[in-house]
Parts: sequence; C-alpha cells; structure tokens
Amino acid sequence: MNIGQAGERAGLPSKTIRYYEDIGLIKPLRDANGYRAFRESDIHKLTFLGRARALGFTIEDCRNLLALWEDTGRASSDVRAIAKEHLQQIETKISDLQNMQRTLSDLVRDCAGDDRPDCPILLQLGKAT
Amino acid sequence: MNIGQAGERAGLPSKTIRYYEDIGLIKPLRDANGYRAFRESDIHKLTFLGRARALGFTIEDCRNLLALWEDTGRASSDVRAIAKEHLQQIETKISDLQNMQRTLSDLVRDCAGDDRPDCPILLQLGKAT
DNA sequence: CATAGGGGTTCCACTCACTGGAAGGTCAAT
DNA sequence: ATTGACCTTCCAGTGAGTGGAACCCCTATG
Repeated sequence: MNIGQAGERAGLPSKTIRYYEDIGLIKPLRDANGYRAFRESDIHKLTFLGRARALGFTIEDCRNLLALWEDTGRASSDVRAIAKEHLQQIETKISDLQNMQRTLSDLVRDCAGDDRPDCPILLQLGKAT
Repeated sequence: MNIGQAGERAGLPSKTIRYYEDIGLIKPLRDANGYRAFRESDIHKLTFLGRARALGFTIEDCRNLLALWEDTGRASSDVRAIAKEHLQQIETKISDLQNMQRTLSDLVRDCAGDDRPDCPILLQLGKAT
C-alpha cells in the first residue's frame, strides 16, 4: 500500500506519515521503486498514533505508548501513569484558559465597543503597576 | 535604564525583551556603549505586552492592540473585536480540552493500573476502525 | 594597575509537530 | 508520447521564545 492510501486509511496526511517515519515512530518497507510499502501493522500503528495525538498526547508520549502497546507483557500501571500525567496537564491547561476567559469576558462585557476611544480593555492592559 | 532592570520592572526576561525589539514591538534607544536605554514609555509598553501575552493574545494581536493603545483616537469597537475574537478561540480551546479530559478520565478510571497487561487505554487507542 | 564578577552585546541553534514548496522520479491511461 | 496523479527527497518556515557561545563593558577590590 502506498502512502496516499495509508493516509486515507489512518486519517493522516502523507506529510505527517513521512514525518513519523523520519522520527522513527514507524518503519514501513520500501518497494523496488523506492515507494514506501505499508503493511496492515503500519496502518494500525498510524491509526493508534492519530488517536493518541487527537487526545493531545505528545509525540514522546506516543512513542512510549506505542512501545507499551507492542509489549504484550506490559503492566497496565505503566500506561495509566502516562495517561494520568497527561490528564493532569490537560486539567492545568483548562484552568489556565478558564482564568483567561473570565478576565477577558469581563473586559469585553465592560467595553462599549462603539466609536468612542474609551476602552476598559486597553485601560486594564496598560494600567500602572 | 538597562535591559536587566527593565525586565525586572516589566516582569519579563531580558531575552524576551530583546526578542520583542527584534520583531519591532519596542524600539528602545541606545547608549553610547551600545547598551539598550529604556525610557518609561518602553517599560510601560513592555508591561502592556506582558499582560496581553498572559491573557493569551498572540504577538500579532499584541502588535495591533499596542497600535490601538497608542492611538488615542481609536474606536473601542476595534479593540473589542480583537478581544472577542480571542475570547472565542479560548472558548474553543477549552471545549476541545474538556472533550479530551472526559475521554481520558474515563479511560484512566477504567484502567486497573496494576501489574496485569490488560489496559483499556491501549485497547481504545488501538481499536480497529 | 590587574583582575574578577556581573552586567551587557550579537548571532546561531533548538524547541514542537508539523506544513508548504521546489525539483524531480514513477506509473497508468490515453 | 504525453498527460496527470502519484511518489521521492530536501529545505525552509511556523510561534514565541530559550539556551549557549564568544565577546565587550563597567565597577570594585587587592
């Protein structure tokens, strides 16, 4: 299977797949003409990667998860640790963003948004310490 | 005022301030010895930038906001539009992250996290389409 | 006066996870 | 023979800095 079709099946652009090979996440075979030849196992890995990335795991997380995935004797606690750590980071990010959201929506609410120059948003951003 | 003290006052590392000069956000004067010489107005701008960045505005947003800030005749609607757009993006990001959080916390909850290899997290990531 | 240290300067490389584009090779169909 | 869709590699850029090397400057102390 060529890269285009592999991308179709895994839901990833060809560019991304080449990149994943570049950084050693997958190792497709090569045809005589130099084209990458994807096996079912490669597609499966790519799909796995797509899902993990969609959940926001970093590439390094994905590398580790993939290794655990292939290690049928792994302990589920290893996987869980990575996921929990990541979940923690997501939660931190959410709360940071919610803080921004609160501040910003207050400012937007208080700004008339008309032709006059008075603007609490700029006022707040520029206020002396 | 030298860059170190300017950074202290604005709450930004020197490196970041040099970078902001590089991309044209600020234009500090220079002393005879080549050192940057920061005026009060530069400090004020840097503080503004620090606040805007902390609210997650992009550098380009900051550039626009700074221009509006310096234009005393601006319309508050211009500022409000940028802020609203940004708020929208923050809200999208929050909801994306909340989706990830839900999925991941379900998976983490269902994973025993012991020495056994069975792991719903990997199972879910690798499931055939 | 020499030197040590703590500033400052520039420039280059690296981060993360791709993405875009150029220049060129391959394949199937017309 | 040629078109057009695929494939290949390699190089550069994204955003917003950060780290480090190599070097200059200023002040204080022995």
